[in-house]
Amino acid sequence: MSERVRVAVAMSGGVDSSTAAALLVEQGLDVVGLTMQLWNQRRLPELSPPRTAGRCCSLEDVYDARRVAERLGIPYYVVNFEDRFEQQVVRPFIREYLEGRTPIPCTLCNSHLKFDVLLELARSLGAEAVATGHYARIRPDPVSGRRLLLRASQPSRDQSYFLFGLSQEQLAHALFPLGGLSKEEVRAAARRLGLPVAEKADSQEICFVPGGDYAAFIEAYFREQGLPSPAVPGAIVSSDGRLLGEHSGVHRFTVGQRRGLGVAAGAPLYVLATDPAGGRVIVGRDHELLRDRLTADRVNWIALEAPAGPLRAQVKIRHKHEAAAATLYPGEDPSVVEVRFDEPQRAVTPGQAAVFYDGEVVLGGGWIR
RNA sequence: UCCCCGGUCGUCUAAUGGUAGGACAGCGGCCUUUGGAGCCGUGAAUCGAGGUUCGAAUCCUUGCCGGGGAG
Repeated sequence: MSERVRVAVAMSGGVDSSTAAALLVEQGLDVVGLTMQLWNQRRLPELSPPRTAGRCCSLEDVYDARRVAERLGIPYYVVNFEDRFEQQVVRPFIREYLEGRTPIPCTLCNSHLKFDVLLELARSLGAEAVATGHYARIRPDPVSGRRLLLRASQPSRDQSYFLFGLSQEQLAHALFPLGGLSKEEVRAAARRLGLPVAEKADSQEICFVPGGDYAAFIEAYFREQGLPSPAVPGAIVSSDGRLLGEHSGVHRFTVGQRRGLGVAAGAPLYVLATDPAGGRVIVGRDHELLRDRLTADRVNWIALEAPAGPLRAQVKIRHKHEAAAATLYPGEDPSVVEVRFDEPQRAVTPGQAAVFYDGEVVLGGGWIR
């Protein structure tokens, strides 16, 4: 038997995870490539635009991942997690929208697939960890003995926001080989290592929603399941209750959204909230989106145990939000935290994550209530 | 029936005799491993018919439409 450390790499077929695998091979690790089959693209065929290939789950991407594995000379397997993905990611995603919230499928996928069942499978193959192409870093803290999650060294690529839900156990078995690199360095490494995907375009949007039209996806899913359409028309009202127009389904809107309202009011209008029970979308001016506090629940602490008292931090309320100075007030329930910002923030959105930082270090995070 | 007032991009609104402009909405693109946002670009109008004038959204006549008033 080999003495080498064995790791599994979650390979999506994109540049990042392919390069992560290649770098680990170069470092002399015993690498196994794994691709998760998450969604059958032949379902909901009415959604598939002929132009764009699907993302993480398309045959083309699996083919690319396999070519990379061949190039690297590593064992490679495709594992079918479609059922798990549908239960843990797709259905919650849809439910959230219908409840007037805005989900983050990537985070659910990280917590419930990549660093859960995939990690389990990897360990059963003798791997010590699952590596991914995420731009984030993990570092042990000699003082607390905890595994710290840190931002990527290139701030513009940082994906730590999507990883706030990982437990100590999960972090102990995760590896992010790209965390210290820039995108340019990753591309350069991919070229240097002769990876066939070196020039492949970055993936984007929700991986299981071809074309990015998530509302159409939800509607098609309902049709497939034989359920009544969620595209129920309703009123667009101002914050003071005036009727401004009509919309074709609350699930098409999210807090802070401007486009798609179809209401001309002289100044841009933004969604302030959705009211699924009343079928209403409430809209208002830009300044009406400002909030100076939020409540986060199901909080996961990473850098520390749940604190007993208030804590200063910078808080990110969406992936590309610049973390804003705030004070965290832990509730009686340790999984609930009230965040009070020094300055009001725009479009605090239920269902998104509030991730707490101390500089580069992710303290923890929760779900915006 | 009569008398006022008013009709300009999809919407709101400028131009009161001299290139029909803006905002919002729409559409397209960029950005982006969530949804939004943002940025860039873009099509789009003088209610109709006559007349005055070198020239009309603008002045005159008339029709149509909308609002208000008048036994």
